[in-house]
Amino acid sequence: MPGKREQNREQNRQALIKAVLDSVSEKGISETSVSEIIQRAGLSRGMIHLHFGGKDNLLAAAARSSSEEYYDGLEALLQSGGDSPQERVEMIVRGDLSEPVLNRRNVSIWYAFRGEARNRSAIAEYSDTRDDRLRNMILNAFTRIVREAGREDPVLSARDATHGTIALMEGMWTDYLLHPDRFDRDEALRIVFRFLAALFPAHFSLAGAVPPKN
Amino acid sequence: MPGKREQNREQNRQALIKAVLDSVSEKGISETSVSEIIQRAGLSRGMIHLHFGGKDNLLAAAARSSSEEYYDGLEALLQSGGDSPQERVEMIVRGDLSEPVLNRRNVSIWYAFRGEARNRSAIAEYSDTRDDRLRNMILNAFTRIVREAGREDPVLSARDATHGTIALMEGMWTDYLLHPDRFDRDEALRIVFRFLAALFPAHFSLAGAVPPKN
DNA sequence: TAGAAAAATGGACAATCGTCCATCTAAAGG
DNA sequence: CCTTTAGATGGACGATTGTCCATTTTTCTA
Repeated sequence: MPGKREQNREQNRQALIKAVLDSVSEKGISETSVSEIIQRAGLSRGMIHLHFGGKDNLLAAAARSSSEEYYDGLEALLQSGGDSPQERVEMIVRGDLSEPVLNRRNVSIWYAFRGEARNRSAIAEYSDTRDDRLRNMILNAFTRIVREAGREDPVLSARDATHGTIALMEGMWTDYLLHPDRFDRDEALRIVFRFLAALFPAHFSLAGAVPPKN
Repeated sequence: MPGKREQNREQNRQALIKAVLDSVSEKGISETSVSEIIQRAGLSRGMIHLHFGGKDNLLAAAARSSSEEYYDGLEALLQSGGDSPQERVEMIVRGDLSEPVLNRRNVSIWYAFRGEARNRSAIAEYSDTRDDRLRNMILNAFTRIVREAGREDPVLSARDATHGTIALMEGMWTDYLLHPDRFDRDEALRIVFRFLAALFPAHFSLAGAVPPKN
């Protein structure tokens, strides 16, 4: 077991990362200064240089942390889910649009980092990993769905279905970013599933995806 | 006609805005300083304060300018297009994903501003306008399409179709942002139209949207 | 063309930025 | 308990930030 030294060390590292994510979500990247970070973390000025070697590295670590949190949650969800490919797709979509994942804080953080990713290679790197993991999960499911559909000429290749589904979810995130107030989670879910139902009518039923209207 | 005074004045204002957009696309918002801007514009330091009253206002003006350019292009495209609603949707989609609109520079700028929009109200404002204009254009078209479909129980309401289509396009932009190298414009178009064809088979044919495969 | 007005200049300014290190504190090992 | 060593502190530092204005230059008007 780790001694108190190591324990404190890790605790402070995490406190710095959390402080960055809090600040980025509330004030944006441009206002996330060293002073802001250490004030939120309640630590001393030198800690950033000590633990991360500089502010940029800390930002990159925070971006990675946020990304990993997202994926760990999604994969945990998949563990508990059914085995059929349509169930897996459904769980991913539901998970991706669920409140613990898609919320103001996460959306703010995600888009703030993306906006700067182009120019901060350290941040940009994690982005690909994230993307590939999600893409593979969905691609595996759609590959089975397309195969089961068993037509000679499928409406859509598994690759295209994956690409489109991810784009659809990404677009919903953007919608949330731009209109957090009027965003309707059920509506977003309904739309994604209607699109999927139109593409694969045998696999995605509308009834399962849409709450009764009354 | 405007005198040389007014002419120079407007010319310098535009030079500043262009300098901001260039810098944002190349270096990101965080590196777009006053020094960087005036150096690119080849103007003196005081110009920003003189013409815009401060850096923040200039950034907001640049964001608005970029947004207006996007919409003007899209609406010009619509003027020249056919009258049928499916043609209008098709033109919007094609326009939104065309090289003059969806390119590295614009994507960089767009996402950079979005990442900071949450915390800069001046920038956030233009975002709603932009969105509403596009949404209404598409909604009008889908309303006619749904009506023409003439079923009692349409697969999708015009509102949902609009929401989904916009999300799909937004998602393609995100895809371009994250993978500018491997992004395939034709593939993106194909996917959007296959989704639309699945939803409204009578209105969107695959043949029209997909270049021959060989 | 002389005077008035507007536009443009570029440096001064305080404030803030991120980095780094001399110093102090506290846990670990003998 | 004493020594060692890693961790933590907070201020000093030069660089850079955005703002603002006294001054100069250019255009317009009378």
